[in-house]
Amino acid sequence: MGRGKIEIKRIENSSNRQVTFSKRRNGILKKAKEISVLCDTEVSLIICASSGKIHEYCSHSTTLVDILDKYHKQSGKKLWDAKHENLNNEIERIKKENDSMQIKLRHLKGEDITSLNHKELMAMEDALENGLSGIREKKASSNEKIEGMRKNGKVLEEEHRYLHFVLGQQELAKQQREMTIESNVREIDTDHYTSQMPFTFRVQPIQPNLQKRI
Amino acid sequence: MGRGKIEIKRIENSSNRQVTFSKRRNGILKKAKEISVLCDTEVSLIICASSGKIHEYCSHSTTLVDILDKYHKQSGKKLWDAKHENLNNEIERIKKENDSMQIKLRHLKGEDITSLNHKELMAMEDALENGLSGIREKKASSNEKIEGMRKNGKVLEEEHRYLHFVLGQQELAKQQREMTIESNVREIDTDHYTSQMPFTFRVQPIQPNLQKRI
DNA sequence: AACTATTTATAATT
DNA sequence: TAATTATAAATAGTT
Repeated sequence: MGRGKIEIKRIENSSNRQVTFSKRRNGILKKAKEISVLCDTEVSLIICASSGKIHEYCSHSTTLVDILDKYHKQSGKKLWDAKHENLNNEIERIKKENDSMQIKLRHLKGEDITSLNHKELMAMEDALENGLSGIREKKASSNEKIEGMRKNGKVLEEEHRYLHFVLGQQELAKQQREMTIESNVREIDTDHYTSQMPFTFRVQPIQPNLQKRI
Repeated sequence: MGRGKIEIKRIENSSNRQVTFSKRRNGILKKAKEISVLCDTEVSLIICASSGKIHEYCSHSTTLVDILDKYHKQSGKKLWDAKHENLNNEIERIKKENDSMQIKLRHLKGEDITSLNHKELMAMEDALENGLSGIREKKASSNEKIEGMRKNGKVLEEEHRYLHFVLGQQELAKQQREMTIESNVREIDTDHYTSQMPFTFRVQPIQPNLQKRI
Protein backbone atom coordinates (compact mmCIF):
# COMPACT_ATOMS: atom_id res chain seq x y z
CA MET A 1 0.00 0.00 0.00
CA GLY A 2 1.94 2.90 -1.23
CA ARG A 3 3.44 4.27 -4.39
CA GLY A 4 4.93 0.87 -5.03
CA LYS A 5 4.73 -2.66 -3.78
CA ILE A 6 7.61 -3.69 -1.48
CA GLU A 7 9.11 -7.04 -0.70
CA ILE A 8 8.85 -8.05 2.96
CA LYS A 9 12.51 -8.21 3.93
CA ARG A 10 14.79 -6.08 6.04
CA ILE A 11 15.07 -2.51 4.74
CA GLU A 12 18.80 -1.97 4.37
CA ASN A 13 18.74 1.83 4.18
CA SER A 14 18.72 2.81 7.80
CA SER A 15 16.85 6.09 7.54
CA ASN A 16 14.20 4.49 5.33
CA ARG A 17 13.95 1.72 7.87
CA GLN A 18 13.49 4.25 10.64
CA VAL A 19 10.75 6.09 8.73
CA THR A 20 8.92 2.89 7.86
CA PHE A 21 9.21 1.75 11.44
CA SER A 22 7.64 4.92 12.69
CA LYS A 23 4.75 4.74 10.24
CA ARG A 24 4.02 1.06 10.64
CA ARG A 25 4.42 1.22 14.38
CA ASN A 26 1.64 3.80 14.57
CA GLY A 27 -0.38 1.70 12.15
CA ILE A 28 -0.14 -1.52 14.10
CA LEU A 29 -0.75 0.18 17.44
CA LYS A 30 -3.92 1.64 15.97
CA LYS A 31 -4.93 -1.78 14.64
CA ALA A 32 -4.35 -3.34 18.03
CA LYS A 33 -6.54 -0.75 19.70
CA GLU A 34 -9.25 -1.19 17.08
CA ILE A 35 -9.47 -4.97 17.28
CA SER A 36 -9.56 -4.91 21.05
CA VAL A 37 -12.43 -2.41 21.05
CA LEU A 38 -14.41 -3.74 18.10
CA CYS A 39 -14.15 -7.38 19.11
CA ASP A 40 -13.94 -6.90 22.85
CA THR A 41 -10.74 -8.87 23.22
CA GLU A 42 -7.60 -8.60 25.25
CA VAL A 43 -4.55 -7.62 23.27
CA SER A 44 -0.94 -7.06 24.22
CA LEU A 45 1.51 -5.65 21.74
CA ILE A 46 5.12 -4.96 22.59
CA ILE A 47 7.52 -3.52 20.05
CA CYS A 48 11.20 -3.06 20.85
CA ALA A 49 12.70 -0.36 18.67
CA SER A 50 16.34 -0.86 17.73
CA SER A 51 17.00 2.37 19.66
CA GLY A 52 16.12 0.44 22.79
CA LYS A 53 12.85 2.24 23.34
CA ILE A 54 9.83 0.07 23.88
CA HIS A 55 6.40 0.80 22.44
CA GLU A 56 3.50 -0.98 23.99
CA TYR A 57 -0.19 -1.37 23.70
CA CYS A 58 -2.33 -3.20 26.18
CA SER A 59 -6.08 -3.34 25.84
CA HIS A 60 -8.21 -1.36 28.22
CA SER A 61 -9.55 -3.10 31.35
CA THR A 62 -6.68 -5.53 31.55
CA THR A 63 -2.96 -5.63 32.22
CA LEU A 64 0.03 -7.25 30.61
CA VAL A 65 0.34 -9.49 33.65
CA ASP A 66 -3.26 -10.66 33.24
CA ILE A 67 -2.65 -11.44 29.61
CA LEU A 68 0.57 -13.25 30.37
CA ASP A 69 -1.22 -15.22 33.06
CA LYS A 70 -3.78 -16.33 30.50
CA TYR A 71 -1.03 -17.08 28.06
CA HIS A 72 0.69 -19.15 30.68
CA LYS A 73 -2.40 -21.13 31.60
CA GLN A 74 -3.58 -21.67 28.08
CA SER A 75 -0.30 -22.48 26.39
CA GLY A 76 1.11 -24.53 29.24
CA LYS A 77 4.43 -22.93 28.37
CA LYS A 78 6.33 -22.10 31.46
CA LEU A 79 7.59 -18.62 30.80
CA TRP A 80 9.26 -18.12 34.13
CA ASP A 81 10.73 -21.50 34.87
CA ALA A 82 14.01 -20.85 33.12
CA LYS A 83 14.30 -17.57 34.94
CA HIS A 84 13.47 -19.18 38.28
CA GLU A 85 15.95 -21.92 37.71
CA ASN A 86 18.70 -19.41 37.08
CA LEU A 87 17.84 -17.49 40.21
CA ASN A 88 17.76 -20.68 42.25
CA ASN A 89 21.17 -21.68 40.95
CA GLU A 90 22.52 -18.27 41.85
CA ILE A 91 21.13 -18.61 45.37
CA GLU A 92 22.65 -22.06 45.69
CA ARG A 93 26.05 -20.77 44.61
CA ILE A 94 26.05 -17.80 46.98
CA LYS A 95 24.85 -19.91 49.87
CA LYS A 96 27.76 -22.28 49.43
CA GLU A 97 30.17 -19.37 49.36
CA ASN A 98 28.47 -18.10 52.48
CA ASP A 99 28.79 -21.39 54.31
CA SER A 100 32.48 -21.76 53.61
CA MET A 101 33.10 -18.23 54.84
CA GLN A 102 31.07 -18.92 57.94
CA ILE A 103 33.24 -21.94 58.67
CA LYS A 104 36.43 -19.95 58.10
CA LEU A 105 35.19 -17.25 60.45
CA ARG A 106 34.35 -19.79 63.13
CA HIS A 107 37.75 -21.37 62.78
CA LEU A 108 39.48 -18.01 63.10
CA LYS A 109 37.51 -17.46 66.28
CA GLY A 110 38.80 -20.79 67.56
CA GLU A 111 35.44 -22.56 67.25
CA ASP A 112 34.81 -25.95 65.63
CA ILE A 113 38.49 -26.63 65.14
CA THR A 114 38.29 -30.31 66.03
CA SER A 115 37.84 -31.13 62.35
CA LEU A 116 41.11 -29.50 61.33
CA ASN A 117 44.25 -31.51 60.72
CA HIS A 118 47.66 -30.52 61.95
CA LYS A 119 48.73 -28.70 58.80
CA GLU A 120 45.51 -26.70 58.73
CA LEU A 121 45.99 -25.78 62.36
CA MET A 122 49.49 -24.48 61.64
CA ALA A 123 48.21 -22.37 58.74
CA MET A 124 45.45 -21.02 60.94
CA GLU A 125 47.87 -20.13 63.67
CA ASP A 126 50.02 -18.22 61.20
CA ALA A 127 47.01 -16.35 59.87
CA LEU A 128 45.88 -15.41 63.37
CA GLU A 129 49.34 -14.28 64.40
CA ASN A 130 49.60 -12.16 61.30
CA GLY A 131 46.21 -10.63 61.95
CA LEU A 132 47.05 -10.00 65.59
CA SER A 133 50.34 -8.31 64.83
CA GLY A 134 48.57 -6.11 62.26
CA ILE A 135 45.93 -5.17 64.77
CA ARG A 136 48.46 -4.50 67.52
CA GLU A 137 50.52 -2.29 65.26
CA LYS A 138 47.45 -0.34 64.32
CA LYS A 139 46.32 -0.13 67.92
CA ALA A 140 49.74 0.97 69.10
CA SER A 141 49.93 3.76 66.57
CA SER A 142 46.40 4.75 67.46
CA ASN A 143 47.25 4.72 71.18
CA GLU A 144 50.33 6.79 70.52
CA LYS A 145 48.32 9.29 68.60
CA ILE A 146 45.74 9.55 71.34
CA GLU A 147 48.40 9.82 74.01
CA GLY A 148 50.19 12.43 71.96
CA MET A 149 47.03 14.41 71.59
CA ARG A 150 46.30 14.14 75.29
CA LYS A 151 49.77 15.38 76.24
CA ASN A 152 49.69 18.14 73.71
CA GLY A 153 46.28 19.14 75.00
CA LYS A 154 47.54 19.34 78.58
CA VAL A 155 50.50 21.51 77.64
CA LEU A 156 48.32 23.83 75.62
CA GLU A 157 45.87 24.08 78.48
CA GLU A 158 48.62 25.07 80.88
CA GLU A 159 50.00 27.62 78.48
CA HIS A 160 46.53 28.94 78.06
CA ARG A 161 46.01 29.29 81.80
CA TYR A 162 49.40 30.93 82.18
CA LEU A 163 48.65 33.47 79.48
CA HIS A 164 45.33 34.24 81.15
CA PHE A 165 47.12 34.74 84.43
CA VAL A 166 49.70 37.10 82.94
CA LEU A 167 46.98 39.03 81.17
CA GLY A 168 45.02 39.36 84.41
CA GLN A 169 48.09 40.58 86.28
CA GLN A 170 48.89 43.14 83.60
CA GLU A 171 45.32 44.38 83.72
CA LEU A 172 45.57 44.70 87.50
CA ALA A 173 48.90 46.48 87.25
CA LYS A 174 47.50 48.90 84.72
CA GLN A 175 44.61 49.74 87.01
CA GLN A 176 46.91 50.20 89.98
CA ARG A 177 49.20 52.40 87.89
CA GLU A 178 46.30 54.55 86.87
CA MET A 179 45.00 54.78 90.42
CA THR A 180 48.38 55.55 92.02
CA ILE A 181 50.11 57.39 89.16
CA GLU A 182 50.87 60.25 91.52
CA SER A 183 52.03 58.14 94.46
CA ASN A 184 55.18 56.93 92.54
CA VAL A 185 54.53 53.24 92.96
CA ARG A 186 57.17 51.09 91.19
CA GLU A 187 55.97 49.21 88.10
CA ILE A 188 55.41 45.52 88.63
CA ASP A 189 57.64 43.63 86.22
CA THR A 190 57.12 40.26 84.61
CA ASP A 191 59.63 38.43 86.86
CA HIS A 192 57.58 39.59 89.76
CA TYR A 193 54.43 38.04 88.27
CA THR A 194 56.18 34.75 87.86
CA SER A 195 57.29 34.59 91.43
CA GLN A 196 53.74 35.38 92.54
CA MET A 197 52.20 32.78 90.25
CA PRO A 198 51.08 29.45 91.75
CA PHE A 199 53.33 26.58 90.72
CA THR A 200 50.80 24.84 88.50
CA PHE A 201 50.67 27.85 86.24
CA ARG A 202 54.33 27.80 85.38
CA VAL A 203 54.88 26.56 81.86
CA GLN A 204 56.87 23.38 81.67
CA PRO A 205 59.19 23.19 78.69
CA ILE A 206 57.69 20.97 75.98
CA GLN A 207 61.14 19.57 75.23
CA PRO A 208 62.49 18.61 78.66
CA ASN A 209 66.02 18.48 77.23
CA LEU A 210 66.00 22.17 76.47
CA GLN A 211 66.59 23.68 79.91
CA LYS A 212 65.59 27.25 80.58
CA ARG A 213 68.56 29.51 81.14
CA ILE A 214 68.36 31.00 84.66
CA MET B 1 -11.63 0.16 4.62
CA GLY B 2 -14.53 -1.65 3.34
CA ARG B 3 -17.91 -0.98 1.83
CA GLY B 4 -18.60 1.54 4.56
CA LYS B 5 -16.81 3.39 7.32
CA ILE B 6 -17.38 1.96 10.80
CA GLU B 7 -17.21 3.53 14.22
CA ILE B 8 -14.58 2.03 16.49
CA LYS B 9 -16.73 0.59 19.28
CA ARG B 10 -17.72 -2.89 20.34
CA ILE B 11 -19.61 -4.76 17.61
CA GLU B 12 -22.81 -5.85 19.30
CA ASN B 13 -23.82 -8.51 16.79
CA SER B 14 -21.89 -11.49 17.98
CA SER B 15 -21.44 -13.27 14.66
CA ASN B 16 -20.37 -10.02 13.00
CA ARG B 17 -17.95 -9.52 15.85
CA GLN B 18 -16.57 -13.01 15.37
CA VAL B 19 -16.12 -12.48 11.63
CA THR B 20 -14.44 -9.12 12.10
CA PHE B 21 -12.20 -10.60 14.80
CA SER B 22 -11.09 -13.34 12.46
CA LYS B 23 -10.34 -10.94 9.62
CA ARG B 24 -8.59 -8.30 11.70
CA ARG B 25 -6.69 -10.87 13.74
CA ASN B 26 -5.10 -12.21 10.56
CA GLY B 27 -4.48 -8.64 9.46
CA ILE B 28 -2.68 -7.55 12.60
CA LEU B 29 -0.65 -10.77 12.84
CA LYS B 30 0.53 -10.13 9.29
CA LYS B 31 1.35 -6.52 10.16
CA ALA B 32 3.33 -7.65 13.20
CA LYS B 33 5.37 -10.05 11.11
CA GLU B 34 5.94 -7.40 8.45
CA ILE B 35 7.19 -4.69 10.77
CA SER B 36 9.51 -7.07 12.56
CA VAL B 37 11.04 -8.20 9.27
CA LEU B 38 11.12 -4.86 7.48
CA CYS B 39 12.45 -2.89 10.42
CA ASP B 40 14.44 -5.64 12.11
CA THR B 41 12.70 -5.21 15.46
CA GLU B 42 11.45 -7.48 18.17
CA VAL B 43 7.71 -7.73 18.38
CA SER B 44 5.40 -9.64 20.64
CA LEU B 45 1.68 -9.73 19.98
CA ILE B 46 -0.74 -11.67 22.12
CA ILE B 47 -4.45 -11.72 21.37
CA CYS B 48 -6.91 -13.45 23.65
CA ALA B 49 -10.05 -14.45 21.76
CA SER B 50 -13.27 -14.35 23.75
CA SER B 51 -13.45 -18.11 23.11
CA GLY B 52 -10.42 -18.41 25.38
CA LYS B 53 -8.07 -19.30 22.57
CA ILE B 54 -4.88 -17.33 22.41
CA HIS B 55 -3.27 -16.14 19.21
CA GLU B 56 0.33 -15.10 19.39
CA TYR B 57 3.09 -13.72 17.28
CA CYS B 58 6.66 -13.36 18.40
CA SER B 59 9.36 -12.13 16.08
CA HIS B 60 11.93 -14.55 14.77
CA SER B 61 15.24 -14.85 16.62
CA THR B 62 13.77 -13.94 19.98
CA THR B 63 11.38 -15.25 22.60
CA LEU B 64 8.53 -13.83 24.57
CA VAL B 65 10.65 -14.09 27.71
CA ASP B 66 13.42 -12.06 26.09
CA ILE B 67 10.98 -9.37 25.09
CA LEU B 68 9.35 -9.32 28.50
CA ASP B 69 12.80 -9.08 30.06
CA LYS B 70 13.50 -6.00 28.01
CA TYR B 71 10.09 -4.62 28.83
CA HIS B 72 10.77 -5.22 32.49
CA LYS B 73 14.14 -3.49 32.43
CA GLN B 74 12.96 -0.56 30.38
CA SER B 75 9.62 0.13 32.04
CA GLY B 76 10.55 -0.90 35.56
CA LYS B 77 7.05 -2.38 35.85
CA LYS B 78 6.86 -5.55 37.85
CA LEU B 79 5.79 -8.35 35.57
CA TRP B 80 7.22 -11.08 37.70
CA ASP B 81 5.24 -13.07 40.11
CA ALA B 82 5.69 -13.11 43.83
CA LYS B 83 8.04 -16.07 43.67
CA HIS B 84 10.34 -14.24 41.37
CA GLU B 85 10.32 -11.23 43.62
CA ASN B 86 11.09 -13.40 46.62
CA LEU B 87 14.01 -15.06 44.91
CA ASN B 88 15.45 -11.69 43.99
CA ASN B 89 15.08 -10.47 47.55
CA GLU B 90 16.72 -13.62 48.87
CA ILE B 91 19.69 -13.09 46.56
CA GLU B 92 19.98 -9.51 47.70
CA ARG B 93 19.92 -10.55 51.35
CA ILE B 94 22.51 -13.30 50.99
CA LYS B 95 24.81 -11.07 48.98
CA LYS B 96 24.78 -8.49 51.76
CA GLU B 97 25.53 -11.17 54.35
CA ASN B 98 28.34 -12.35 52.12
CA ASP B 99 29.86 -8.90 51.86
CA SER B 100 29.86 -8.31 55.59
CA MET B 101 31.48 -11.66 56.22
CA GLN B 102 34.09 -10.93 53.60
CA ILE B 103 34.93 -7.71 55.43
CA LYS B 104 35.11 -9.48 58.80
CA LEU B 105 37.41 -12.11 57.36
CA ARG B 106 39.69 -9.46 55.91
CA HIS B 107 39.77 -7.69 59.25
CA LEU B 108 40.64 -10.88 61.09
CA LYS B 109 43.49 -11.38 58.66
CA GLY B 110 44.71 -7.88 59.52
CA GLU B 111 43.71 -6.36 56.18
CA ASP B 112 41.78 -3.12 55.67
CA ILE B 113 41.84 -2.30 59.36
CA THR B 114 42.44 1.41 58.88
CA SER B 115 38.70 1.99 58.98
CA LEU B 116 38.31 0.49 62.45
CA ASN B 117 38.07 2.62 65.56
CA HIS B 118 39.87 1.92 68.78
CA LYS B 119 37.08 -0.01 70.43
CA GLU B 120 36.64 -2.20 67.38
CA LEU B 121 40.36 -2.86 67.32
CA MET B 122 40.27 -3.98 70.95
CA ALA B 123 37.38 -6.34 70.24
CA MET B 124 39.23 -7.70 67.24
CA GLU B 125 42.36 -8.26 69.27
CA ASP B 126 40.39 -10.18 71.89
CA ALA B 127 38.77 -12.34 69.23
CA LEU B 128 42.11 -13.10 67.64
CA GLU B 129 43.73 -13.92 70.96
CA ASN B 130 40.87 -16.23 71.83
CA GLY B 131 41.15 -17.92 68.48
CA LEU B 132 44.87 -18.27 68.79
CA SER B 133 44.74 -19.79 72.25
CA GLY B 134 42.08 -22.22 71.06
CA ILE B 135 44.20 -23.21 68.12
CA ARG B 136 47.33 -23.58 70.25
CA GLU B 137 45.51 -25.74 72.77
CA LYS B 138 44.21 -27.93 70.00
CA LYS B 139 47.61 -28.09 68.38
CA ALA B 140 49.30 -28.99 71.66
CA SER B 141 46.85 -31.79 72.37
CA SER B 142 47.21 -32.94 68.80
CA ASN B 143 50.99 -32.92 69.13
CA GLU B 144 50.73 -34.90 72.33
CA LYS B 145 48.47 -37.41 70.71
CA ILE B 146 50.81 -37.81 67.78
CA GLU B 147 53.78 -38.16 70.10
CA GLY B 148 51.85 -40.69 72.13
CA MET B 149 50.99 -42.66 69.03
CA ARG B 150 54.56 -42.53 67.88
CA LYS B 151 55.82 -43.90 71.20
CA ASN B 152 53.17 -46.52 71.37
CA GLY B 153 53.99 -47.50 67.80
CA LYS B 154 57.65 -47.95 68.69
CA VAL B 155 56.87 -50.19 71.63
CA LEU B 156 54.52 -52.31 69.58
CA GLU B 157 57.10 -52.57 66.84
CA GLU B 158 59.67 -53.84 69.29
CA GLU B 159 57.28 -56.36 70.76
CA HIS B 160 56.48 -57.44 67.25
CA ARG B 161 60.12 -57.92 66.37
CA TYR B 162 60.70 -59.82 69.62
CA LEU B 163 57.80 -62.13 68.94
CA HIS B 164 59.15 -62.80 65.45
CA PHE B 165 62.52 -63.56 66.92
CA VAL B 166 61.10 -66.02 69.43
CA LEU B 167 59.05 -67.68 66.75
CA GLY B 168 62.11 -68.02 64.51
CA GLN B 169 64.15 -69.57 67.32
CA GLN B 170 61.40 -72.04 68.13
CA GLU B 171 61.20 -73.02 64.47
CA LEU B 172 64.94 -73.54 64.41
CA ALA B 173 64.88 -75.58 67.60
CA LYS B 174 62.13 -77.78 66.21
CA GLN B 175 64.14 -78.45 63.06
CA GLN B 176 67.24 -79.24 65.09
CA ARG B 177 65.22 -81.55 67.36
CA GLU B 178 63.87 -83.39 64.38
CA MET B 179 67.30 -83.66 62.80
CA THR B 180 69.11 -84.83 66.00
CA ILE B 181 66.29 -86.64 67.80
CA GLU B 182 68.57 -89.62 68.26
CA SER B 183 71.67 -87.67 69.32
CA ASN B 184 70.02 -86.69 72.68
CA VAL B 185 70.54 -82.98 72.34
CA ARG B 186 69.12 -81.00 75.26
CA GLU B 187 66.03 -78.89 74.47
CA ILE B 188 66.68 -75.22 74.11
CA ASP B 189 64.63 -73.33 76.70
CA THR B 190 63.15 -69.89 76.54
CA ASP B 191 65.67 -68.36 78.99
CA HIS B 192 68.35 -69.41 76.61
CA TYR B 193 66.69 -67.47 73.74
CA THR B 194 66.56 -64.34 75.82
CA SER B 195 70.20 -64.40 76.66
CA GLN B 196 71.04 -64.90 72.98
CA MET B 197 68.73 -62.06 71.83
CA PRO B 198 70.32 -58.68 70.94
CA PHE B 199 69.56 -56.01 73.51
CA THR B 200 67.20 -53.97 71.29
CA PHE B 201 64.79 -56.88 71.10
CA ARG B 202 64.22 -57.12 74.80
CA VAL B 203 60.80 -55.75 75.70
CA GLN B 204 60.91 -52.73 77.96
CA PRO B 205 58.05 -52.57 80.43
CA ILE B 206 55.43 -50.05 79.27
CA GLN B 207 54.88 -49.00 82.89
CA PRO B 208 58.39 -48.39 84.20
CA ASN B 209 57.14 -48.47 87.80
CA LEU B 210 56.10 -52.10 87.52
CA GLN B 211 59.42 -53.86 87.80
CA LYS B 212 59.73 -57.38 86.54
CA ARG B 213 60.13 -59.84 89.32
CA ILE B 214 63.52 -61.61 88.97
C1' DA C 1 -16.10 -18.43 2.34
C1' DA C 2 -15.64 -15.50 -1.71
C1' DC C 3 -16.37 -11.07 -3.66
C1' DT C 4 -15.91 -6.18 -4.23
C1' DA C 5 -16.60 -1.41 -3.21
C1' DT C 6 -14.55 1.39 -0.31
C1' DT C 7 -11.59 2.83 3.38
C1' DT C 8 -7.17 2.79 5.31
C1' DA C 9 -2.24 2.37 5.39
C1' DT C 10 1.82 3.60 3.61
C1' DA C 11 6.03 3.96 -0.09
C1' DA C 12 7.74 7.24 -2.67
C1' DT C 13 8.05 11.91 -3.40
C1' DT C 14 8.22 16.69 -2.30
C1' DT D 1 11.91 15.96 9.62
C1' DA D 2 7.18 16.55 8.09
C1' DA D 3 3.43 16.82 4.57
C1' DT D 4 1.63 15.05 0.25
C1' DT D 5 -0.02 11.77 -2.86
C1' DA D 6 -0.39 7.76 -5.63
C1' DT D 7 -0.99 3.24 -4.85
C1' DA D 8 -1.21 -1.18 -2.29
C1' DA D 9 -3.50 -3.49 1.27
C1' DA D 10 -7.18 -4.32 4.42
C1' DT D 11 -11.66 -5.08 5.23
C1' DA D 12 -17.18 -4.03 5.85
C1' DG D 13 -20.88 -5.28 3.77
C1' DT D 14 -22.70 -8.22 0.31
C1' DT D 15 -23.45 -12.52 -2.11
